[in-house]
Amino acid sequence: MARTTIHDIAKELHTTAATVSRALNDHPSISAATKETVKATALRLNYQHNRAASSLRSGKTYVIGVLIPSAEVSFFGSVIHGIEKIAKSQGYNVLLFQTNEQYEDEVQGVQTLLQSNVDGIIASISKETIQYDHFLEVKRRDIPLILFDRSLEGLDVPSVMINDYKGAFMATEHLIEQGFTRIAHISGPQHISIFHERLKGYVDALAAHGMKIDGDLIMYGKVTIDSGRTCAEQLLQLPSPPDAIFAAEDFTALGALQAIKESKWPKPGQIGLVGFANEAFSAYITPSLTTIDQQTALMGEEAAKIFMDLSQKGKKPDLPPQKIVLEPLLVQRESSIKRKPKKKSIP
Amino acid sequence: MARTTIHDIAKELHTTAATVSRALNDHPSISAATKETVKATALRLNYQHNRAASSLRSGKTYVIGVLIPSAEVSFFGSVIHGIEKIAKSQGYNVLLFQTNEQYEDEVQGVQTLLQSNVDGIIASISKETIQYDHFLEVKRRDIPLILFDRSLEGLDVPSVMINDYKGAFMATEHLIEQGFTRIAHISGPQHISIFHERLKGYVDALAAHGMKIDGDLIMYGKVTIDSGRTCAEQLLQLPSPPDAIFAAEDFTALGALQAIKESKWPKPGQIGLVGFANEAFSAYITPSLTTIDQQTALMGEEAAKIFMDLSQKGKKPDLPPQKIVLEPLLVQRESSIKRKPKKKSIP
DNA sequence: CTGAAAGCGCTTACAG
DNA sequence: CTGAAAGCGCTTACAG
Repeated sequence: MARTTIHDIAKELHTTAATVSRALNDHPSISAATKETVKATALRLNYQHNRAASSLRSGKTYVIGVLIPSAEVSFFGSVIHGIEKIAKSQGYNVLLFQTNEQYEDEVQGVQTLLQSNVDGIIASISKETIQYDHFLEVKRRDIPLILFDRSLEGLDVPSVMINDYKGAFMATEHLIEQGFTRIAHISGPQHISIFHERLKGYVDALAAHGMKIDGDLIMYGKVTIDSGRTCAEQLLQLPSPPDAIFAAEDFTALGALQAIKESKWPKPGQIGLVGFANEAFSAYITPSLTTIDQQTALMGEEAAKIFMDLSQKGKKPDLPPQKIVLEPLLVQRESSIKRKPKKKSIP
Repeated sequence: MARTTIHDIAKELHTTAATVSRALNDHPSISAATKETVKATALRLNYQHNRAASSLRSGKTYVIGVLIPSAEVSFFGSVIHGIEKIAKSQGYNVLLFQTNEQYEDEVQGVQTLLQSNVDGIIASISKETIQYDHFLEVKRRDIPLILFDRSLEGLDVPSVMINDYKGAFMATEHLIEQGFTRIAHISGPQHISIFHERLKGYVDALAAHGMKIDGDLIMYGKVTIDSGRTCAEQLLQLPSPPDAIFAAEDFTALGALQAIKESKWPKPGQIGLVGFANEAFSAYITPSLTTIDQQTALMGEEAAKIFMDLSQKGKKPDLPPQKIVLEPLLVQRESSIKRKPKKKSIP
């Protein structure tokens, strides 16, 4: 019933716990023969390494704390997936803490993870968070801290972001290449940097292709289905309406699609539409939505890899924190296909 | 730099670590005055409780191991959300391990969680798993094990499931109440119990309403979009086609919807459609899909609550393991609306 | 290549 | 109500 310890193994082999410990950890100064018998005996006695004891002594827990707003949001589920995958491959485990997008919970989360002696923390800050005092204790303890997707001004730590500017540029350019000539953009609140970046990408793509920027074609929405619908309705009622819409985000695009479907003109297929995020529904709506994929699982993997780097190097000469910027991916579907105008019988 | 320990606090207050430990843990035999000064000093010295040390001594880690196929699947993300929420409220944390639906990984996961001395394990077994030897060690160590969604024949442990039979019954009854009279069912592989249960619910609902069961109207699909499409195509080509379809799962329903849209008759809206699972896309397709919600977050919460019960009671007189069966929820949307036939001008 | 010994930071019966 | 002491199961400098 009682758990087997290294002492039990030592007793069995008439040796000491020190030797058993070294053998199990493949310490270089232990003979191959000893290692073999020790490991065989460990297996026979159904020995399980006790991590609590090990980490109390060594100071390492092989646990990465992951602090996210909510595991229920598919974006974060995907990132966790990537983190855990890499972590596991290096002998680490993932301890999860959800902040529910609340500052108070985030503060408590950092505390909890520190009490658990995590070897590092990978976090995406809550929407409420505007100051970072709670993260300073993490830095003070020299525990690697890596942020993903959402960063915090002033907190100088490694991070993994997606290139929003480029994603928007690609989305817009794709519509241009499809042959659309009046491309509108439904953006989001400009104080949120990702939406500002996406707007810039849109503007620059138009400019790069010698197209005029028309203020009438740029709407500022609220990142919801309803807002996307309202913005699109207004766009369609312009004296000179757009022939394509790039929405800053998939739910906005979905709303825009609803507006298009409800309008007399254009019909879906006569107006190009691109979203951003590659949400779970994007592939299945009608028409399926062309969008920008954010490589969410890869984001987690990269964050975990930065952690591995940091914890292996230990205290390297203070390099500036690594900032990884992931390439967005254009996912081409039906909503951005430009229908060739039917040949009119012109003599 | 070095972390504050209870010894530091003790030295500061000219008392002992034992007293400090007791004070911090609100031990009943410590005076209120002592508790107060100890806690104040702990705060002042920025003391952080060291869980590794605590659990090495006490045997409790306040960690629940969660073993799931993949955090990337939204169903599991939701369940984790529910588990972590309850866990946190009781001072527990969640250690995550993904099995990637593979037996080998699941075995390794159980090992890892045991090495981490988790106080309990909440798991959904991988699709590959057909035997449960790896879980026996968990039982042998008297660590609470709770399964959710997917159970394993013969492993007699507490579990949280959803009432698939009832969900299917509700879905079918809903179509009947809408006025549909020839209701087809696209099921899944019958060796998977959830699909078998859903088929039974369908059959019994028809019977309960005095409707005939027509073998032609029951298809056995493969739980994919394509399979749903193919099955629906065949149903629509019957000499006497159905006027409604209950699909055993949302992706199947989505495929069926595609088939309906591509057929000349019926148009969407002329044929009722209900799915099962309330996937992320279900609300956003056209028409929006009526479906059965599985209360995923609640499933996690209930599993966590069972754990709390088990770990508080300790070794109660051996009651049979608790089996919770959650009520499915009908989510009524557009796809099941029965259009009133337009009044023909009959003299 | 192996052993003896100390100690990581707590908790907890035992005494008083 | 508080203290002295042992010990949870490991790891690791130090010695040989």
